[in-house]
Order: sequence, then C-alpha cells, then structure tokens
Amino acid sequence: MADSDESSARVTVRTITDLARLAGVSPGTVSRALAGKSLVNTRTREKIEALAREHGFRPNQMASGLRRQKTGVIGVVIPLGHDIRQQISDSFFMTLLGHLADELTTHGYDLMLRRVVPESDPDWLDRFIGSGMIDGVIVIGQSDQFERIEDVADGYRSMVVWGNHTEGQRHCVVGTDNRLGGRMAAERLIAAGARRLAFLGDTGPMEFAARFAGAQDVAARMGLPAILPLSTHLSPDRASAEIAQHLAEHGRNIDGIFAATDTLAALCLTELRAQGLAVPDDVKLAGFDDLPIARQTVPPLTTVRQDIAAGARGLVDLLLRRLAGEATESFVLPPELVVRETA
Amino acid sequence: MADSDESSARVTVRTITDLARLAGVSPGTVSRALAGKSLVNTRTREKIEALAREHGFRPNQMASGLRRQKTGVIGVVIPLGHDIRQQISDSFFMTLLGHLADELTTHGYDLMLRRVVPESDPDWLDRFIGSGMIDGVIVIGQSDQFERIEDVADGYRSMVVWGNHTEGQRHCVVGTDNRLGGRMAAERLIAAGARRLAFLGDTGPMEFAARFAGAQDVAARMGLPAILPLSTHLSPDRASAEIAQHLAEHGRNIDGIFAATDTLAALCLTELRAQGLAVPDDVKLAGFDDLPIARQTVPPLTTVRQDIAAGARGLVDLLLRRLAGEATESFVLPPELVVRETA
DNA sequence: GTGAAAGCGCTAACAC
DNA sequence: GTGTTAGCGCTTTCAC
Repeated sequence: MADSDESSARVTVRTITDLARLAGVSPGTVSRALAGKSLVNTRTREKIEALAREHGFRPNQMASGLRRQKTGVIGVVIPLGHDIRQQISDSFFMTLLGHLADELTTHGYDLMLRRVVPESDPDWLDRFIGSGMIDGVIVIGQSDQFERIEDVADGYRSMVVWGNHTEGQRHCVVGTDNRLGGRMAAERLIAAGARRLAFLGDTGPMEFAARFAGAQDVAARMGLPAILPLSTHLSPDRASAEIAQHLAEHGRNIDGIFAATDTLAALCLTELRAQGLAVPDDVKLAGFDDLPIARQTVPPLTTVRQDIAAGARGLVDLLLRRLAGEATESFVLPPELVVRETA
Repeated sequence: MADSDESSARVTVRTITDLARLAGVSPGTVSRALAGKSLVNTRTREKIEALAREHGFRPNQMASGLRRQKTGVIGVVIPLGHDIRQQISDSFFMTLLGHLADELTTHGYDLMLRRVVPESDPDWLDRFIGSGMIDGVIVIGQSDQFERIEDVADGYRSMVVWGNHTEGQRHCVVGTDNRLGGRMAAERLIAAGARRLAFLGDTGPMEFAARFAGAQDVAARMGLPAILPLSTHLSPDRASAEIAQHLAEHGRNIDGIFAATDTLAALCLTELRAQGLAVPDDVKLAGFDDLPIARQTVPPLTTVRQDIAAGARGLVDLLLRRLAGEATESFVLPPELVVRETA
C-alpha cells in the first residue's frame, strides 16, 4: 500500500486528473511531475510517482502526442515492387528492420511498420506522413519509387531512405556503395579465373542496377565480353525455377556468376550442383550482403559484405538529426569483399 | 484546379476546420463526409472529397484516435530473453512478423513493433498496453514470461500470444503443437536408424522445452536411453562454437541429433562436416521450422514444418475477434514432418 | 442534412 | 511551486 496517505485502494486511475485528485494536487502538477520537469517540489513529485506506480498509471500517449504535436513514433515503410510476396521476409530487409527496432528503442522511439504496394496505392508515402501518427519516416528500399520519394523530400524533412545514392539526388539516403561492391565482386571473379560473366537477378531496382553497372565497369575495363544479365524474381520458389532455366540455357557458356544477393547465390549454388557444374572449378560464384547463410553454403560463399547494423545506426542517427533541424548529408557505406570458397 | 468553385489555390489545409471553411460547411459535416457517414448530401460530400483530394488533406489520426478511443494500431511485441541479440533477427520471428504485417494491413490496422528486454523492464507488457497507442497486442514468443502474460491476460482481453499451449492456461495462444512436432522428429530419427539421440538447443523457452519433451516421450516409449541435451545460445556466432564443443565431446557417442530450430541444424551440419562426421551415415539430423534454409543445406534438411503464414492469420483473426468482444479458444497448428536427406 | 458545442486526455502558458 | 485555463484536431450528441 506504499506511502499514500489516502485509502486509495480500489480507485481506477486512468487519467492524469484521477491521479491528481488522489494526490490532492492539480492535473498540471501531475503532468509536470511525471514528465520529470524541473519545478516540482520533491515531496510532491515522490508522492505522485508512488501513486502512479501503485495504480499502474501511464499517461495516454495519444493525448500527449496530440497536445505536443509529436508522437515519439518513427514510421518504417517498405515499398513493395512488382515482386510483392517475398520481399518483406527477405532476410536482408528483415535484419535491417531488427537493427532499426533496436536503434530506435535505444533512442526512445517506437517503430510503426507499414508495408505498401505503391502500384495499388500511389499515395503511399504522403498518406503515411500525413497520418499524424509519426514524427518521421524511414523508407526501406527505393524500389521503383525514386521519383515519388524525391518529390516528397522537397516538402518534408523528416525522412531518411535506405537505398542507393545517385549524384544530385534530393532525398537523404543511407546505403552501401553498390557500384563499388559490384566492381569488387567482378574483380574477384576475374581474379579467380572467370572470363565469361553473368549477373543473376533483376536489374530493375536501383541497388541491383548499380551492382550490375559496377561489374560491367570492370568487364569493360578488362576487355572482357559484356556481362550476361540473367533476370529472376526474388522469391525463392520462382527464382529457383528461373535459375535452373537460365543455367540450362547458358550454364556451359559462362564461368563466373555474380548474384545480386546471397539468397540468390545460395539458390544458384543448389541449381549448379543439380546441373553438374562444379563450384568454383567450372563456375565461380559471388554473392552480395554477407547474410548468415553465406557461411553455411557448401562451399561457403564469396560475397560482398554490407554492414547492416552500421546502416541501421546511420539511418536513425541521420533521421534524429533531421528532426532536430540539422542539415544532413547522405551516408554511403563501404562494401567489403569477403573471400570464401566459391570464387 | 478541379471542381472547387473557390479560388482555393494556395491555402494550407491541415485540419478538418480548414477544409470546412473552404467548403463553406461546418467541421462536423466534413468529418461525417470523410468518414463516409450516411447522412450527408451527396453534393456536399463530393465537394468535400474533391477539396480534400486537391489539397492532399488527411485527418490527423492522433486526434481521431483520442476522440474515438481507438487507434487502428495493433502492437506487436517481442520479448527477448537472456539471449538478447540474435532473437529478433531470427528468421522464424522475422518471417512471422512479415506475415503479420501483411495480415494486419489487409484488415486496415497498422503495426507498432516493440522489442523489449523483460529482465531490465519487468513492466514491459503493461506499459505497452497502457500507452494508449494500441487497440490490441500480439506477443511473439512467451520467452520466460509465461507468468507475467498470464497475469495480464486476466485483466486485458485484447491480447493474443504466439507460443506454446499449456493445459489450462488463461491467455489465448496460437502456435504449433511443439510436443507432437518433437515426437515426429524423434520418430523419424529412430526410423532412420538412430538410437543414441541428442537434443540441440536451449530447453529453457517453452516451445523448445515442449519439443524436447516430445522427443523424450518417444525415446522412453521405445526403450532408448535418455536424450542428451546439448544447450546452445541462439545467435549463430556463439552457437557455432558451442556446437563444435558439444560434438567434440559427444559426437562419437550419438547417432541422431534433433535440433531445436533449422538455424541450429544448419550450423550443426557445418560443424559435423568439419569434424568428419557424415550425415546421415554417421549421424542423423532433424531440424524444426522448415525455413527456406532447410532446402538449401547439403544434404537438405529433414525437418518439422511450422505453417508460419497460417500462424499469422490465426493470430490476427483471433485478436480481431477478441476486439469485437467474442470469446476465443487457443489455436494449435499441426506440425508436419518434411523428410529430406539428413534423416 | 447540417451546425453548434462539448469533450477525448494531456501539456504549456500564464497567473499567483 | 502550483493552480487555472485554453486548446491540440477530431467526433458526436443534440438541436434545428
């Protein structure tokens, strides 16, 4: 029964006003006490805190948010492109999301997650921002929405995007230098002896396009034939079949594959084996991301590492700075080649 | 400039009152029109809708939520046990989360994600519920918080939990029949020829404990020696080392391993290979979950499948029913044995 | 069918 | 230091 001097046993205390009545003070004082504001008598504060604890009272965040015009919530939105189904459970995004949750929590923010399909809801970004529920937004992946994001960025500061950096863009982005990563992968494949390279994955999304471009840079510089693009979807089921098809068609004419992601690379490894192509002897293979799976394939995957945790930290850090009114530059993370046994 | 009959070009319209002024009606009418309420003149409604579209107006959800005492947001909380780090990026939880996001979106709810560390914040569940920000909560994983969840369940209906079902429990739970799954795994290992079984993973969490218990049921029934528990953490880095250690110690004395999750099974496969133990010839191996990785290991993993998508649907369905005031039973999903090549 | 008015629960001036 | 007051932006009686 703590140190409350009233017989306050079974009163329901839902609002700050209830609590004020119990403590014999005004709602304003309770508000100040609970918010840890300076000018409150220590005794009063302690009494209020005790009462609050005793009754399990917590201030309504909706009301507080409405009044203060800030919610303590950061929106995280994942725009899904055409390849709707699997993207959200894609390991990479999910890992990033986990780290974002960590990082935002650390800074006292909650995370509101929203998946959107821009194709069927062109207004996705404004709707989220305009909902009044969030103080800022982190967009995970530009998908095919680069222009829309650019448009919004002009009128809304509290946004940071995970994705690819393009010269002169207006939205603040955090992401790996995909082009450089693509170069690293291609260089490694070539160093391992490959000459006729293929790129496995959809070159539509900007990140992937940049990876492909980086690899092409190297092929061109080295005087090798153009890199063969082998398009796939991202969902494992469809991708497997597509990869099998590609390999049946081109498998004997290539000796190096740069997969857009580790997930695709792992799938590809399985299909290569199924078709009797030895890795790395017949075909060298490199992935991208360095997800946990990269270590566990047989043989373990040579890949280009993205530092996901650093990415999450960067996103949150930049967003909080922008909320505080600072101007911020985009933040490009360096990729890192991880040589294992496939190339 | 659409069909607004005013020169409403550059007015900022942030509130329903702004819009009302523009439309020449009262705020109440705008509210009714935008909410699709019945009694509004069609002409008035159209005018208001046009204006709203033209100015990109969206009602503030905080205010609406405060007034209506509902937010349109469902909280999803992941309690992290001792093994803090990796759990959130654990594939299983993340996949479930993805499906939950899908399912909630479909039903018009937003998702507020919160990670909590019960050990340092014993009040985690009440805090989330009491925040006023959410209409209901989905708890992902009971971790070691079974009692706390039970306590809360007595006074709060709008909660559904992913986890293990125990006879007579008071909170509404959705989850796979882990004990049955454990039996299936053990039976398969034994059918494949194993006699001296081990269980790989922490038996602390209820789900894992039930899987272990199921396997023990079978061993006892068949008159086999007790199953050897080999405890590990969940994070890949630590787990790998621990598995290596366990195998060095006991590897030659066991011929069947039931891993608590596919992630652990995949790691185990790598370590078995490293120690020169052939799968399935020397050691049979079974996992749990049937994550995508189960198909891609070499050899592909025999495992017990949990239907994650069905689980997510069940969670959302039950929660919405409870929000609507219905009484609901817990929902136990049947596991399914998937025989591949490790056992 | 629409307007006026009273709050939802909280916070921030402004008094004293 | 604390009370009083006036809203934050929206919804919903209750009139008319």
